[in-house]
Amino acid sequence: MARSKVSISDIAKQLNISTTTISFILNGKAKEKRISDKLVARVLKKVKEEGYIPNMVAKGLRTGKTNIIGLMVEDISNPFFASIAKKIEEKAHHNGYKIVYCSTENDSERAKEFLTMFQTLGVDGCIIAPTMGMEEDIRDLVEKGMDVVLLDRKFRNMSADVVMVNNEEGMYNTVTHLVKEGFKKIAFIALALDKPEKEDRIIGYKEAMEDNGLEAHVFPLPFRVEHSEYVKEISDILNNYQDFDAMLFGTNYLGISGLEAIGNLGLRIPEDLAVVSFDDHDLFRIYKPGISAIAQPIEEISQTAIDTLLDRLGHNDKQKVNRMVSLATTLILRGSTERVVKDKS
Amino acid sequence: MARSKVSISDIAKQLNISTTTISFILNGKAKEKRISDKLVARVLKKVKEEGYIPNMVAKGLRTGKTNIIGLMVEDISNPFFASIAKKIEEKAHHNGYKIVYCSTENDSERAKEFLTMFQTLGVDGCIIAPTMGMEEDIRDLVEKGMDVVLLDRKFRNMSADVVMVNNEEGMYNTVTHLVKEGFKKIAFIALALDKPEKEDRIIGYKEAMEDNGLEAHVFPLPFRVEHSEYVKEISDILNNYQDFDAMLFGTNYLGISGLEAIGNLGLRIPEDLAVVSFDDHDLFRIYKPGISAIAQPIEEISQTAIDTLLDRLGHNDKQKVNRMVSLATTLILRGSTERVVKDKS
DNA sequence: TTGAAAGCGTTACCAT
DNA sequence: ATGGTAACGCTTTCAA
Repeated sequence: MARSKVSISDIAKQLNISTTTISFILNGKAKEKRISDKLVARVLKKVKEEGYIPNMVAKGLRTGKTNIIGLMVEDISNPFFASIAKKIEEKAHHNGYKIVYCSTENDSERAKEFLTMFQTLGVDGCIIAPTMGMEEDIRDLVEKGMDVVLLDRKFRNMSADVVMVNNEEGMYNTVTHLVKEGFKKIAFIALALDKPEKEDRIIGYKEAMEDNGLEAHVFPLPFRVEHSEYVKEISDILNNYQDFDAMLFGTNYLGISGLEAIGNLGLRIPEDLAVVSFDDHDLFRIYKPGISAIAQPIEEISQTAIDTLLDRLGHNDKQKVNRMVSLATTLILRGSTERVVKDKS
Repeated sequence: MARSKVSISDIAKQLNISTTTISFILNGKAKEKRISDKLVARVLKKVKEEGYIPNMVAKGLRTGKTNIIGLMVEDISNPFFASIAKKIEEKAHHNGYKIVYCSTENDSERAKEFLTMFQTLGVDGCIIAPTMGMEEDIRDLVEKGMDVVLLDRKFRNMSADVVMVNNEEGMYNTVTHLVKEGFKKIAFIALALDKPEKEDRIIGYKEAMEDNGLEAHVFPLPFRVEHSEYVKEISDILNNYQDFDAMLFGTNYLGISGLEAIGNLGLRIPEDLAVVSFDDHDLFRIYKPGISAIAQPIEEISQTAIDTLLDRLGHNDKQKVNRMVSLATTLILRGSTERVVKDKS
């Protein structure tokens, strides 16, 4: 580490005063401790001259606060999480906090390692988009007193705040819209990390199909590292069941892989197949035709998550009841879901 | 901070041995210090039982190493940087390092703040994609002994390692290719943070145009926060100079804004206008037609940057001469640059 | 083969 | 209004 040569005691020596006084001044307690303005000025001047920079590590050891927040998401390179990360970092920085991040890759072993890392690093709190199999570990963490904000997944009886998106409703409304438009054979390519019957997006889809008297066609895909594998699987699905008139994708990367598969097969959107994807993406806006998307409110998710955490970190009010915020999705309609009456010829 | 209740001295007390011994054992010095296997086993067992987790803050204070690396990029939510961040984090984690990141937004004031943050946090080293106006501050940092790896921009006489991409050559080759294909009126929409005559991509473009006896048309745009502003500016350019047959974009987000502008104006790619963008992107691969791109080797950039830094952090060999790695770009040809002979009718 | 104690830079309690 | 000093949890030198 490039240790700044000058410490608080160097300044103290040079000015012939105590480190205590300097610490008070540097921490804005000069008034409270009734330190003379003259001395304050003298200290501040010296501090600037010497280019003194406080050592957060020492401070952290003494105070038990590192001003670091841990952020754990599925994949920091996914635009959805990257945008959230950026917003959270901005807000955190504005409040004097730094962010250390990690990508779980939906691997619970990795995730556990990171949880340990957060503890040994001494983060003040963390924001976690949990993967399957993390419930117990997160519970332990919370019981140790760590402030945790959960993204997108809640656990029963855990005293952590939660920021959710109403996935079920978002999906339900989307299917309803498609049905109104006249689509009937609607497939759902879903990312299923959990059991399908526990995945909200799948539940919403099935419910809507059922309520409309239609048959549900869910294709739950497990997590894949290589996107080319998704392309292949989706191509297979399209080849084996050629009579779908609409296809839903459960995440932005499934949607992207889907577009690639559809393009490769030479299918026209929306004439041959209507398309909607969860999570909006630059690509969906600019693609021709535009791809309708179920957009998550990234701004609000980030804002709520970091606000909730900072709030808790600020007032160490452990009594306060946990928040559980559920945000609505927005169905953005674009060309990919416009009903085109097929010419039967 | 959720402080883990159990410290090294708790274990020591319970086992009736000294903290020294435990420290040795935990740091793999048991053999070296010839501590009995029996004791080692006893300690390890206890440590596991008690769920002891070392406190990196205390460790950091004592050793002067935090095992934290600072990562500073223009915008962590840009897929280009997000991918780099992910790769770097992976590799760092594998070597016991954590990453704290920040987005400069091309704002040198923000950037300076972050540099200070890195110091007060005590990061062991950092990877920086510098913005204009940071040269002096980075130089100070390096002189204080911080290990710094620069991404994509070098400074004269600075003892920092540099990982560059050969922007000039990438651009030159692209223009050359377009000319060979028969394009003549080639415009370049460039992001110009520095003076245009110092931007490698602009230099490469101009040189190639000149070498082919063509007139250069550079439109240097300053950094904008809102992408809609780019769309507007690019639309204006397209409206005012309607005889371009090809358009180059200096970054992926300029390219995306460009596609939006082109789409809005109803121009056909590549019939009315060929398009190439710097930085590949999912969108460019999947768009119809595919958009040719000058791809930066993200994998190699990340790998080289983190390897270089870890190397330096490992062997504190300050004597070692600085590395300056320059990586080649790849021109990925897609439909957007296929020459279509226009029907004059 | 193991332990005592100093010290990393800061804060905060208790003095004065 | 200001200062002395213990303490935070760990590593490391020196001693035994």
